Amino acid sequence: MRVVIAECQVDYGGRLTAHLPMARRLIMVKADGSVSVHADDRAYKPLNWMSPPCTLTVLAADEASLDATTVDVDGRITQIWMVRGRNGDTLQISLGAIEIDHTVDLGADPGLQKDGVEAHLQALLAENPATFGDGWSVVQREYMTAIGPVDLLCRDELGGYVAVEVKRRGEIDGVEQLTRYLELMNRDPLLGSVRGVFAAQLIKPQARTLATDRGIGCLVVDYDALRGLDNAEDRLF
Amino acid sequence: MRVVIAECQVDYGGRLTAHLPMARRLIMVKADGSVSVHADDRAYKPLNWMSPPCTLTVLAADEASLDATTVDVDGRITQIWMVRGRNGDTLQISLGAIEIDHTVDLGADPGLQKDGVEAHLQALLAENPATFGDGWSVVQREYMTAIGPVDLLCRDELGGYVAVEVKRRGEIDGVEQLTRYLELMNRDPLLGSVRGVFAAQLIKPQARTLATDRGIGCLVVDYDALRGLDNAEDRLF
DNA sequence: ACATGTATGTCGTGG
DNA sequence: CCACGACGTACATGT
Repeated sequence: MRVVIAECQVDYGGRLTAHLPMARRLIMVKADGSVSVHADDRAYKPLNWMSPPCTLTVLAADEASLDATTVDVDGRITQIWMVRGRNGDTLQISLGAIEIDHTVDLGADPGLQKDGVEAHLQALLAENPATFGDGWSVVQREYMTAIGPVDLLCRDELGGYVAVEVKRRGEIDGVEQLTRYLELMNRDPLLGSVRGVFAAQLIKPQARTLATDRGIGCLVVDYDALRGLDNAEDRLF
Repeated sequence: MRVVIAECQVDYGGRLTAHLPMARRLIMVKADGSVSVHADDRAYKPLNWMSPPCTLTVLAADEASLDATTVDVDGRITQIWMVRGRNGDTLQISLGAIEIDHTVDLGADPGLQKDGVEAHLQALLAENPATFGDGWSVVQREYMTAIGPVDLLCRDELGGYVAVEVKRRGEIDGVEQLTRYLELMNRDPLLGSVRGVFAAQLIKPQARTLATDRGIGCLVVDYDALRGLDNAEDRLF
């Protein structure tokens, strides 16, 4: 990783065009090739960046064609970095005074362990189908359809198929998604009539309204309780 | 902005929980209060972060309760940073050997100028309704409905209302969105029957199919040509 | 390569 | 504060 703090002017051309006037900023060049330009705000987001794979070419200022568009304030340009992305995206960084230029090899990171994403919620529900109701069973996780995987395909206490969409936060998009699955699945004679259930840790009122309107059931899931249940089960064996 | 390169172990608790074993990383503390922990990959995304508003408290190692969970490899912990977010999110950074600790005041950034986002496409279409057809006019941009703003409300050559959804890239979501607006608007007696048009620089086949299925027109817009047209018009005056 | 779905998405805007 | 939509969304995954 290389960290540079320097005055710089940045011009991006790609899906959109963007321009940053000359100012002091932090530039991060990672081992993966990525380049990002940070100001002192915007939380973790850079002002401009280039994702890998990309190539960084450094030109001395006198090698580059310095025309009026390259310098927009008084100040000496010492280097021009030309970063080219895969789709012809370009990021041109014109460097002025450099305050820090430090390179350090961080090596590969041992990795990030996460717990609590949607996959875990889905797994917990798959292991505890009684959460939906007595006599429910899980037929398959990630049941594939032509337009994508249904999170859980279940059978209810009467043996009827139920497609379950799992979300951490239940919003309108999730209801639309489940609706598309249900439309498709209800055309499949092998499945017969398929109901829908929208399961989430939190269901927004508008999503609940839309779901109810379409005959889709809603289930608010308590992740911690479910995890506790799971741990309790583990302890029994 | 403060840039630290140091060995660190990180534990995040919030919407999910996450853990990073001890390793050398870059930690950025911005003037806005945000904290981010970067490895040498993942492009511009940090491994862990905290968005402002948040508070950073530094504890010397001996002040903190160092139990087995705080240290997972051999190595001295010199400082513990406790970052607390607004929703009770916590980011605990346990620092080992510190290689760099540099603070610099970057000041406010002069700002980022963008060109080519959806707003510009919408503005260009609003100024050139003939793009949709001869005799078309724009009634209003961002026409508000109960469920959100319709990008453009137009009248066609026969005076009929048309709701236009503008996207840079036309995908299935945009069609769903326009469909929701149309359902609502077609219940409004003041508007009468409202047609829909989906306008984008690129329309994905699946989105086109769904739109056509629902009687929604599709229009592929050439942004550069439209911008050229606009410039040409400017030149006439 | 394309389509689909997730994300600690983040970020602005309008009610 | 909530809801909704845009974002250079990025990113992983399955066809």
